[in-house]
Amino acid sequence: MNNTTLKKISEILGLSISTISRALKDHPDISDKTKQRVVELATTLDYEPNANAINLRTSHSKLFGLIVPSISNWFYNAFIAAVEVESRRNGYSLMILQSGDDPLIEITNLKLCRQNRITGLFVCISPETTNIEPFLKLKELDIPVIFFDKVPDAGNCNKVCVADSLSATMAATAIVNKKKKKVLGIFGNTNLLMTKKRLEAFTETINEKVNKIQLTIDHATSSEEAEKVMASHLNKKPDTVFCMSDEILIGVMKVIQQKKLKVPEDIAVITISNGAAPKLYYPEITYVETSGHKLGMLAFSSMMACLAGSTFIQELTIESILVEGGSL
Amino acid sequence: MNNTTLKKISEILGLSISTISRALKDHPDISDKTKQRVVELATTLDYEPNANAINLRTSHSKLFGLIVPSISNWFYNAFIAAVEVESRRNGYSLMILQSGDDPLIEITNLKLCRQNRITGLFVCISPETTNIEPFLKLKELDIPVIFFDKVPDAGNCNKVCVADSLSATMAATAIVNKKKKKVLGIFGNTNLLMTKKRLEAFTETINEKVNKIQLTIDHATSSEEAEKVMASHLNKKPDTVFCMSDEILIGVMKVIQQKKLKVPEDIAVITISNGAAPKLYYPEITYVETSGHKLGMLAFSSMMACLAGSTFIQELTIESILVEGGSL
DNA sequence: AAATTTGCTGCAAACGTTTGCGATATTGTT
DNA sequence: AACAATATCGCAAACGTTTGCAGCAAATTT
Repeated sequence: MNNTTLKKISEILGLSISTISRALKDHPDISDKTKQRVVELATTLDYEPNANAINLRTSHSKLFGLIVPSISNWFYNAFIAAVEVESRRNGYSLMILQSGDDPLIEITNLKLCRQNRITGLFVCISPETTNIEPFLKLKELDIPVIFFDKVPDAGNCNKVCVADSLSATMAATAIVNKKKKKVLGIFGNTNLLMTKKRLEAFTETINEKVNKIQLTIDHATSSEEAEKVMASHLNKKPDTVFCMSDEILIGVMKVIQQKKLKVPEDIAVITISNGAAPKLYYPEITYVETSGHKLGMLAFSSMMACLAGSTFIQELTIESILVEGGSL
Repeated sequence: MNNTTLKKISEILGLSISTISRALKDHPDISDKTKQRVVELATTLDYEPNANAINLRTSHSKLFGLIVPSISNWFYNAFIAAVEVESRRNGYSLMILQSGDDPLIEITNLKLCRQNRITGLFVCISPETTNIEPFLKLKELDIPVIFFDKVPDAGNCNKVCVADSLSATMAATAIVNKKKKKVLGIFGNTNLLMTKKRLEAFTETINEKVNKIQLTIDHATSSEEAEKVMASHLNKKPDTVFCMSDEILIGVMKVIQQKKLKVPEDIAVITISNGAAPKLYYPEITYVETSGHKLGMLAFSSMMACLAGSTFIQELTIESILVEGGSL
């Protein structure tokens, strides 16, 4: 156990602990000569400040918490990657916890965050989470909470989201512009606010066209289900299929491959995605980008704003862009 | 700032701090009546023990570090997910850091881990990392280090890996059994030990057949490159393509889709994978499974063994299985 | 020469716990 | 009734820092 402490250095050098502490952080009170001696010995002894002691003394931990349903997901992945990089760049560490969409584990994770005295929390709640009191309680302790992606309905909290309505509208507009006539839209879990918003905006945009478009809506909560749903609608010969998410896209594309349908001649495809899945196919799938990376950056800057003292509650969204593949 | 401490509780109850501390952890010295009073007040005051103070006092942090090139990767994802769940289940937290394959960031991350006085480290080094001294130094401090996936050559450290040679052999054997004649094998970065092992085992198995199989080998370090490589070899009409990894598979499959080749009639496909990518296609791709999840579980149990006092240095591998899709 | 400033360093308390040991009161034993 | 054994609790030190304040010598000003 090599652990070097300020005390050990001070004893060797015949100086006081406080002098060592100050020398190491370039305090003006300490002479250059002393600083040099201290720094030198500290490096040869591999001194590493004890974060626990610092946190305890200063009562701020330079640690962010992040709670997410699952890290095995393209979108959350990009989000986490962005937050992780920015955190490190700003001198913070990140504690990542998975809830597995289980409200109980969510609470356990939250407790862990509190015990570690995090300075801020990023959280994406599970669909089953109804009581967000425990999260709001953090705010009372002056610990900023940034909800992302799946956010609660309540108004008194900071949220960053993708522009659900807008991105669905953009996809619908793209379909309209291509003069498609028979559209199949497959959406996700109807309990999710995200699904409701996307569904509403999508149907509205499609239906407001003068030359009526024939629109069929169905739902799937997994790629396997999407596969079945897609297969069941093929006899109606849709000329376009819209997928609300990567999961659905993957199911849909399996059917398309299976039936050897040509994209976009036999059937056009458009989706909303973070960008990875559409690039798996040929032709690449046209998609409305909802970037996990951008959302992560936004969440982080929102966090920093809170820490800088902004008490302004805001609900932010990232803009979407249409990325053209060859599938529409 | 609501923060309840043992001291606050002790003052309210007119007891000493140590009594509160002991009562809260069900110490036999404390009477049931007192315990009850303490626990009651603690819960109503939302008492959360300060992890920093505990770590400082006990000098063990219940915190694992995990350093990985990137979390945006199916395999590492599954690995991390497994370790994260197991950690929480055993009362540990996990600090996840990305190195971006940059040895400098790797060192920064390592320093962060040391400063946070982690109890153990899981690390997958970047291909450019030559000096593993800093990692081994942790071991001298009695902090177990488990190298996973991309591990150093040095012998004096704990490693958990996928069975590179075996999985490549299994894939090759599957190809041989199907009596394929013209095989294209696409492999990754030649600097990686993983690539060398897989390449060697694969070619050996293919070549030891009596009825000679015509084998072509090429390399690609990204899916884009794999796409080009695959396209450049099509004129030789291989009947089978073997992909060393998901990245390569994705590039290969794009070409196959583009050229409208039928799988497996026109060309058979087999890959080594964690399992997610092969399921994206129809027919699903036959693959030799190298499970990130299993590796994570193995790494974790190896870590727990080290913490339990095992000084036995071991180099473990997980077994692979062949998962049949319809592509071979 | 006395008074003031400046430059450098040390003292000691505090952050919130844990824990060995000693103190007191209660009970049981001879 | 004296003594031993138990049950219950408090004291105080320690973990490794940070930081306000005080101390003291040397340099500078009156």
